[in-house]
Amino acid sequence: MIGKSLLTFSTLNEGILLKRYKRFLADVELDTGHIVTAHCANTGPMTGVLKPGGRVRVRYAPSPSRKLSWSWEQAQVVNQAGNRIWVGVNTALPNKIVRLAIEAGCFREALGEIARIRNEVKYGRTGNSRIDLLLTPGENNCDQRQIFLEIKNTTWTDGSLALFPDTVTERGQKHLQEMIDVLPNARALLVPCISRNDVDLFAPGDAADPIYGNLFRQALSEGVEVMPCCFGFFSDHITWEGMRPFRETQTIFPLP
DNA sequence: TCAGTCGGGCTCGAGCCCTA
DNA sequence: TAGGGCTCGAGCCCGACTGA
Repeated sequence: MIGKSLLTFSTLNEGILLKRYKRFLADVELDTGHIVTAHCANTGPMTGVLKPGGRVRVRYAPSPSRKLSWSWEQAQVVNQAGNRIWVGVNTALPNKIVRLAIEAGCFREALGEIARIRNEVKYGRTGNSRIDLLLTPGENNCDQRQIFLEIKNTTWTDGSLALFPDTVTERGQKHLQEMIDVLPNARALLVPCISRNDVDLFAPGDAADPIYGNLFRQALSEGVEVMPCCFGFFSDHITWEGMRPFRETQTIFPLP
């Protein structure tokens, strides 16, 4: 199963990132010499990934409904081991590839048989939040509770340790609280989608958002399950690289 | 000067409306 | 009643702008 291709697409175009601005826009000089403006779906700080002068991959997808014909999909980084690897930066992809991984059976051992998967189902105290995936167990699944699955795109690393979040995220805090709220009538599953294949471990990004870190540990103690999963990014496909263990804090020392 | 507010581009599922 | 088309809204959060 490791290395299985989950999603294939037309080969992406490569180039050099010139600058990112207005949060959603990035200027890229393609290898052909043309300079294009690409949409950047990732509105976060993209810590460790956003490097002008670095190599990036963009997708050409012209459409009457789009203002920009190009989308920024991947960025190349040099990790602490000195290896060049590609990182997925499109925040719209994790939901799609995690769903594909479930459908491909990558979560069967952890979740059992799944009969139905629904995207973006409203839930929460106000009914205004949406869970990324709502899973309905199959008839043969020994746990018949529905599974509320929240996906978090993770690109920030410290060595071989993947971290989320990389900035203060009130939405992320709210999501954790709402996942706690669905317990114990349903299962709550947090899936950090690690969009690079060079990490061994996941931890909450206490340095970036200590409140999130504390909520993460509270969620664990309340029964929220965490299953970090790792994906490999290539110029024309994305692969399943397996699940990763996690630890409860970013540092190995107790936080103040 | 600081704190608070809101706009910005794009995607995609839900829900509504219309037509056959 | 079913299916297709359309609209709406959440999500992502930084940075410019506004008001105190």
